[in-house]
Amino acid sequence: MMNDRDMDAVFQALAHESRRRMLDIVKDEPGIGVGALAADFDVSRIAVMKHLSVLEEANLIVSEKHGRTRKLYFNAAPIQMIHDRWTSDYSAYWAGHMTRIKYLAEARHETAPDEKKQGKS
Amino acid sequence: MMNDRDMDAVFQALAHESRRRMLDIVKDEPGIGVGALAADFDVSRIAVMKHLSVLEEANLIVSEKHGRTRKLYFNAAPIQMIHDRWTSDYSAYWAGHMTRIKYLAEARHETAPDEKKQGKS
DNA sequence: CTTTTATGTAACCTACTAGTTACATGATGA
DNA sequence: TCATCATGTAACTAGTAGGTTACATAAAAG
Repeated sequence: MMNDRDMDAVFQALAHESRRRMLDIVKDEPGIGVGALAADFDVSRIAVMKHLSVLEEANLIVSEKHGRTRKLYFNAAPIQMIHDRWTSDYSAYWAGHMTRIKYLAEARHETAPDEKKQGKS
Repeated sequence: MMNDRDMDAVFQALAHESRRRMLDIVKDEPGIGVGALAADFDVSRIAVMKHLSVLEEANLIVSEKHGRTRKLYFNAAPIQMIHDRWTSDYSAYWAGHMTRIKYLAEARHETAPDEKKQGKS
């Protein structure tokens, strides 16, 4: 239902703090216009519109023209999908393997936790 | 525990299909070396190393030198954190509001679902 | 010691991102 | 109609991402 290209777009969109903040604002004020949204940011209205394009590309925001204003709405579907994929594919499995690895992340030890494969090249 | 800058790094890292694939491979073959990993990709070993830098920057991969090889390990902690944040902050709230909005995403209607605020600027 | 192998660093190129200013369009209100 | 206001488009710039080739280092094997 969600291919890799779509996932790229969603992660890409979420990778910038300002865009996450836009999502929060649109979520809190559904139907907000472009200009009103832009007023909350330091950058120009055009910059905000470009961010909006990225978010619409990722389908995280949908909009509809209403007179001379464009109303913005948040769409949680893509996040739900990634959330679901993480829950099923990633988190469940990975969480089980975390304890074996996490000490490495916290303070790089010298002893390898596992010597398995490593051939192949 | 995870600030916005860290989140940027994780989303940025996950935004590219090749890096997600690297994560999958390292997850399946813990302790794999850089060269062995690079052999699974079309691009050069140096390109793969740069991707690895991004993943280590995001703390999604940790590594340790072992002789002349560097062993790579997957670290699920950042994903767990985002997963938790989504579960608590985002998904729970957003999921409740999805039904009101989703028809807009599926087939742009002409009627606004909500006329609320929209003032502010 | 010399050669090979695994990894790392440097310098460079191209494409894309994120921002800008200036101008265009199109609906509203007087 | 005409001025105004909200939004959209065009063209440009600076910086970063993602890729390359060439060279450097350091451990293992002979």
